[in-house]
This record gives sequence, C-alpha cells and structure tokens, in this order.
Amino acid sequence: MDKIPLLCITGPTASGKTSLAVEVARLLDGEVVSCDSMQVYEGMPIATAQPTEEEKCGIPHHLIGCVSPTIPMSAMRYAGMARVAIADIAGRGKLPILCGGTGLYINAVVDGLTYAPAPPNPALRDNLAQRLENGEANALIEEIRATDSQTADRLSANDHKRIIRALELISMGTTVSAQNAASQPKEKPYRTLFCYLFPQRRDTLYRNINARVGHMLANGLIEEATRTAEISAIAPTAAQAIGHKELIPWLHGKESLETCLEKLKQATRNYAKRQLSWLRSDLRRREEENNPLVKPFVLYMEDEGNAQRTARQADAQGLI
RNA sequence: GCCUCUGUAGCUCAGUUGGUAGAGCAGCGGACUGAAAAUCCGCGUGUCGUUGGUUCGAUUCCGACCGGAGGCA
Repeated sequence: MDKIPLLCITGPTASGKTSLAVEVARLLDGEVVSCDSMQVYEGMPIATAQPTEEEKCGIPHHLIGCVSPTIPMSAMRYAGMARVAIADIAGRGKLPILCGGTGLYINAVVDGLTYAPAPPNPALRDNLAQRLENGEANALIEEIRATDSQTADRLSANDHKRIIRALELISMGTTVSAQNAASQPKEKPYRTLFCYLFPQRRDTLYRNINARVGHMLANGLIEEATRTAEISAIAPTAAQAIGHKELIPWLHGKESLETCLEKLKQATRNYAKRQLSWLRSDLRRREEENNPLVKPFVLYMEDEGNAQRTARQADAQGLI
C-alpha cells in the first residue's frame, strides 16, 4: 500500500514558514498542519505568532489554538493529533503540509517515533527535583548508570530535566537507551519531502525577529499577556512560551516596558539559534540516512520563488 | 573654580599587596527521543581612557591631561 505523501516545512522562527506553507498549499491544493509546541494552545495567538485569517488566505490550518493552556502538551500527544489530521487531509484528497519549528515534534511525526508506556509521573518528578535541589545530582546519575550506563555517560549533573526523565523511565521498567532504540519504526510512516528554510545571513533573521516583536506589540501583545497573567491554572508547559513571561516584570512594575521588550527579542533570538543548531544537525542526519521515504532539501529565506521551487520538488518526488 | 568618586571584553562589573587580566550577560558552535518557545555543554587578546615619571618591569604607584558621576561654591 502506498504511503501518504507529506510535505514538511521547517525553519527557525521568523524565517517565513507560514507564508511559504500557504503559498505552496495554494499551488498544490494542500492544507496546513501546524507543528508548533506553543501555537497549539488557545488564548495566546499574538505571542505565538499564529497565522491570522488574512495570512491563511482561506487555506485550512490544523492544530492551531486548539488545546487549553491548562493541558501539558508533549511530543507524543502532539504526534497522535498530527497523525489524525494528516490522515484526514489525505483522505479528502488534499496534500498535508506539516509546517512548524518544533523539531522534536516534527521528528515524532515524520519519523513515526513510538513511545514506551512511561507517562510523566508528577509525584516522582517532584521527589527527584527535591533530591536534585539537595545536590544529589551525581548520586542520581550513578543510579542511572546501574541500568543505563550509556545515558549516564552523556548526562550533565546540571541537566536536571534529563536526569529526571531517565529515572522516570527506569521506574517504569525501561531506560532511555532502550526506549530510543525501540522508537524507530522499521519504515517511515509517510513519503515526506522535507524542506528546511534557512537564513543566508544571521542578521537578516534577527532583524525579522525584532520587527516581529514590534508587530506583536501593535497587535495587542500587552492585553494578551495581561489576560494570561490572570489565568492561574495555566500549565507549566504553556507558561514557557516566549512572549508573555518576559512582560511579567513590567506588569509587576519591576522593570520598564522597554527593558522587557528587549528581553523578549533576545529570548527569541536565542531560541532561533537553538532551532538552527537542531535543524542543521537534523538535515545532516537525514542526508546521511538517505532514506527514500524522506527527501530533505534546503531553501534560503532571502530567495524569491521558494514556493514555486518547492512545488517543483514536490512534483519531482511524485508527491502530487 | 575647588573637592570626592570613576574610566578594564559589545554591555554590567571583578581583579592584579607592581611580573600585561577574569566573571555574568550578549555573541558563536554543539547536544537534544512522552516538559523542547524547554533543558544542557563548550568557546574570553582586550592599545586595562591618553600621556609623562618612578621601576629591571606599570593596567596596578605618582603627576598632568581628556571623558563620566556626585558634592561644595
């Protein structure tokens, strides 16, 4: 049976993924599935730069603003939702276009990662966090080493999050290494054309980011942040979004608005750099893997006609 | 005009009891498999404001000058 064709568009924030996806969707009769850990949440459309109706140009978009911020999202939960959306779009004879900048979520979908039955365990996490506070990091790493030396070797004593997750898996009778080894399916779930949208120059990207913060401000970022600040039940996951948390010192009168906006821009630049680091390594890996079911290619932000180029690639790949 | 403080990495500042210097942030590179817009790792040569003097040797001590902050007039 033939695999569902999938076009994937990724790149750092403010690289122009959204408009590229819409243009390509119009050329190829597609629908967009957002792959963004924060755009899925409702109530924060400005900070997370969700596409507006005008930007969507009538193209249906999925998995945007559809989850309550009180729910903690995860790569696994997201992947499940995305698979349903992709199957639905393809079932209607349209081309699914996975578009977003959350690399881990993209891989969960494109590579069809599977997960051991080891859901987050809040009580255990609290307990371990407490022990880490008490400076037991090295002891905990030794605990990990007993069953999974490979992971223990790679962990830094400061990487509390990963130490906790490793022990969480062990408490469920598995390990990070075992989980990772088992997660790769024999075959990729889709026939994917994988587009990386990269900046040719870093300062162009940073200029876009700075400008975007200006637009957010003009479009009501402050009102949105104020509203979020009043929601006490917001999950820790959604609370991590860049855009609101940076304004809190100003809302509390501790910092000038100007300072907070600078911080916001800076946090976004730092984030974009991390994305680039992930994406470059992801591209390298896919090129080496040379899997016939996942074809990577690179586009540059500054180039004109990227949509046409993508459409031609999709055609050549038999995606349409 | 006088007095005091101050001038060290892109920014904020440490420091050298005289042997040419180091943190945080920024920036750059990397990692990342049920929190990922999160989390973690690595990378620090800069006329130590300028200019004279003392000294084997000054960014460090002394003088002058220039810039900044404050105080007294």
